[in-house]
Amino acid sequence: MKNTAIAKVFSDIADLLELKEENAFKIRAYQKAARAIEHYPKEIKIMLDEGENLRNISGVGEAIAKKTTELVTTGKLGYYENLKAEFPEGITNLLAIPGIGPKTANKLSSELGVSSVDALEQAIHNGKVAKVFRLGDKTAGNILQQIQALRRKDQRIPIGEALPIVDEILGSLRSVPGVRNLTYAGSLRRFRETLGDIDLMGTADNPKEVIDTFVALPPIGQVLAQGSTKASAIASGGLQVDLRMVEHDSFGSLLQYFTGSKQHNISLRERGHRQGLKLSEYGITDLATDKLEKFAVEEEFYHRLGLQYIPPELREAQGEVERAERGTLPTLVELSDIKGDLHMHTNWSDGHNSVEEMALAAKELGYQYIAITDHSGGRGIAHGLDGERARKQIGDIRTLNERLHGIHVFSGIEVDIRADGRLDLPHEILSQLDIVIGAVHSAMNQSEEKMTRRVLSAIEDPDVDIIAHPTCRLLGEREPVAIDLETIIRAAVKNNKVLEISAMYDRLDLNDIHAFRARELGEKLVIDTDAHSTAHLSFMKFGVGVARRAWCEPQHILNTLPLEQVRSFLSNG
DNA sequence: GCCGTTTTCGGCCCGACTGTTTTCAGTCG
Repeated sequence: MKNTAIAKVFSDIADLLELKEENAFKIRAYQKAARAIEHYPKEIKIMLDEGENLRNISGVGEAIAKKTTELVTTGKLGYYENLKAEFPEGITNLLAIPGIGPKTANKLSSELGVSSVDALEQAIHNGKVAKVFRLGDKTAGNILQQIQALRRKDQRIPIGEALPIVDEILGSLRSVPGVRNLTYAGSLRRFRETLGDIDLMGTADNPKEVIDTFVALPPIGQVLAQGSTKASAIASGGLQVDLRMVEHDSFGSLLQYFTGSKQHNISLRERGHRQGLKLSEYGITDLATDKLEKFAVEEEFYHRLGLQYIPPELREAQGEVERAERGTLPTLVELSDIKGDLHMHTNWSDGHNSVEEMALAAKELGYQYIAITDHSGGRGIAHGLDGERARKQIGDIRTLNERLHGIHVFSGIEVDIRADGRLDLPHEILSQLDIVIGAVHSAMNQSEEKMTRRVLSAIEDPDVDIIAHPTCRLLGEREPVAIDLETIIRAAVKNNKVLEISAMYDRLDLNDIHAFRARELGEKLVIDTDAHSTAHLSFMKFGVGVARRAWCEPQHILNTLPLEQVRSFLSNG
């Protein structure tokens, strides 16, 4: 049983306890444990196999550790089954409707016998909901709207689709006279892989002018609300964007507050509380004197608490507050540390540009090297290279390198790992290439055992240097394949092979949690774009975001090394 | 149910909004 599945059970338990109107802190404890388990880099199953104490996970105590063990070893949890039996099936679905909490859900269930979203919709139409005590016409109407919104609600939007829209909006707003400090907050600032909505914040001499400009921008469609300091609107792609203009002297604490995560802020406040400080979006209040201290700059907010500045990507309540307290936060890898891109395609296979165009575009980005890694022949559809064309390309690239200055092109291939684990090209070809990336592109519904064995055989092949997009997931389109990543990572470490973080924004594979675990186990990672055109080279920032969320420093990332060191790594590998 | 620079017991983040009711409960972020 995977951590995500375990987390789901505890989150369900929290919902059921809410309906039961149990002690609110007990509910929070289950929610907190669910979150901690969901984001924990090591699989619980492996912790149990290795005899590790589950209480090492912050938020997991004696009771939840015991329940987790029962759940993982037997596949079932008695406590959960009993709890579920106390309520009509489906009632927790009501809690998913914004505006409906446990009190309302219970009332609807006990007074109207409503326990499903469909039945609730029916009851609203019949006018029954509006007659329930402390509900009313307006509440009923709001619930109906939320149900309809939920039905047509798009999934969360990949960061790579949202960021260009946000950049366009911010660019336009920065040209309004008197604007200062305009930026994005929320999960976008933390560089999460998908976003529910966008929070923009800023200060300006004339906030209203900024708001008025905002709602009239081309990417903005429907305006949901507009005041003198705040506006909500729907931008292209169905993305909800909130803009909030605030007082200049509180910008730092407000940015901190709206960047989140919620759980990070709670950790900070709990800690502040122990120091006799009350934290809010307006600043820090000393409880002894009741005096509010405001913060124009976010860094100073953290320093006032006796903490190192915590980069947004780390603000997920994963121990970053404790590390900041001790002054031992990692020095995260930055986009400017990246010296090259080792995975891209050209018009030799399914890319749009020539080798030279890719090289010149990379040089423009300040890179020292790239690797051309077109597909191997097995992918008929991608016009992959057979042995003969691969040899021809090696020769062409050698000639090109003699002409190019300031950028080196490695010859490579993205070779298919076939269903049986064999590679798509023979050793005599692969051994002539500077770099060989192994990747799965077919037979993705294999069993976990088969898939793991398949990728392991590629890792153990001396010709292979890198394994690309190890879970094959496509955000919003394809679920990750079944594969035992712990085994894969350990084998990669042992064989001195590199695992890739694909910066292509619909992949981001390895994801942040997997990359975190890989780094912990001492695995070397590489961040590549898998570019199919020169424009895609700019996606590197999304991969860097994943690496930062995985607490990676430059030394964990192969392509932060200068050319000569990468060359020697590849020739030894 | 969790956790410890005041604590193995007694706390547990903070503020705002909305709709309802007539002083505030419920929900959200």
